[in-house]
Amino acid sequence: MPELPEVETVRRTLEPAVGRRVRGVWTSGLPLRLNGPVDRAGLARAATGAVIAGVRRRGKYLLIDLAGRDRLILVHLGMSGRLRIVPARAPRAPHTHVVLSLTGGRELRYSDPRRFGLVDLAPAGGREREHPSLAVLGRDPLVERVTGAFLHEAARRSRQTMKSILLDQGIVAGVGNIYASEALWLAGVPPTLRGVRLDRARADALARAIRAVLRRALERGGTSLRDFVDADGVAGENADYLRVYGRAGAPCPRRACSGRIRRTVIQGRATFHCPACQRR
DNA sequence: TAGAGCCTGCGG
DNA sequence: CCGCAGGCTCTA
Repeated sequence: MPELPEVETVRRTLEPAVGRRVRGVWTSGLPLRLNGPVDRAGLARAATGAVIAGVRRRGKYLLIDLAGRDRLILVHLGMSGRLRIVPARAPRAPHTHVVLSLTGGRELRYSDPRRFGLVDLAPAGGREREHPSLAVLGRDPLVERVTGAFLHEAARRSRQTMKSILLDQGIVAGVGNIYASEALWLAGVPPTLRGVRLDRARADALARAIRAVLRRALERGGTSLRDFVDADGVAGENADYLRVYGRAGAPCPRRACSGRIRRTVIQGRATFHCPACQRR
């Protein structure tokens, strides 16, 4: 479900949890795809009694810092994960797998029907990249500079298509299936173009497109195609502004382009582009 | 470097 | 009933 703009939207709406103390921890015991059953004892040891010092994001991962503790809580929402801050007495949603009860009568709850996500512990104190999931991440476009030169260099070393390169979290961290198609369309780059064939001018355009697409989506609170909501349960508005994703058969929204959006499959993922204006 | 696999839910 | 879903990992 969530890509960088959605995860960042969740991060921002988690801010009210900062400064609250963790009073207790509950877990469902069911395995999550990315790290198996949540380490309940470890989580309790790391978090119980600690004040939440901040919530950070790195690619599609959220990092919950705990004041004075040597571990932080790492969360990935997978396809269907949600983090919500709710009153402790609110009924628990189905598929809730982790609950942190907080001071002030609130709970921070992680629910995830498909269980493709992750809730884990990582070293704190600036050593979070020792966690294997964070160790392999590339540049986060909102944190570091994703420039044309950087993309050009990364693409040149790859034998993959540009669509796959954008989905590679080890290169650009945070772009997922929606924004990969959107950025390629905005830059006029065909999704099937091989990385080695991406010239520097198009790399510049693509770098700009990635930043623009992510920033605009974030301004609109993310894309809610079906069920994405932030930590307050509010859906994002960006679905209305998608230019190609999910719009197969529609006229290309580019000015003076008479093409129609096509749906193809690249590496098993739906891909949308305009054959008329995304050309080699 | 494709493809399968992991899960549940939804819409046609 | 079938296909599809915003992610990621492991396998041949």
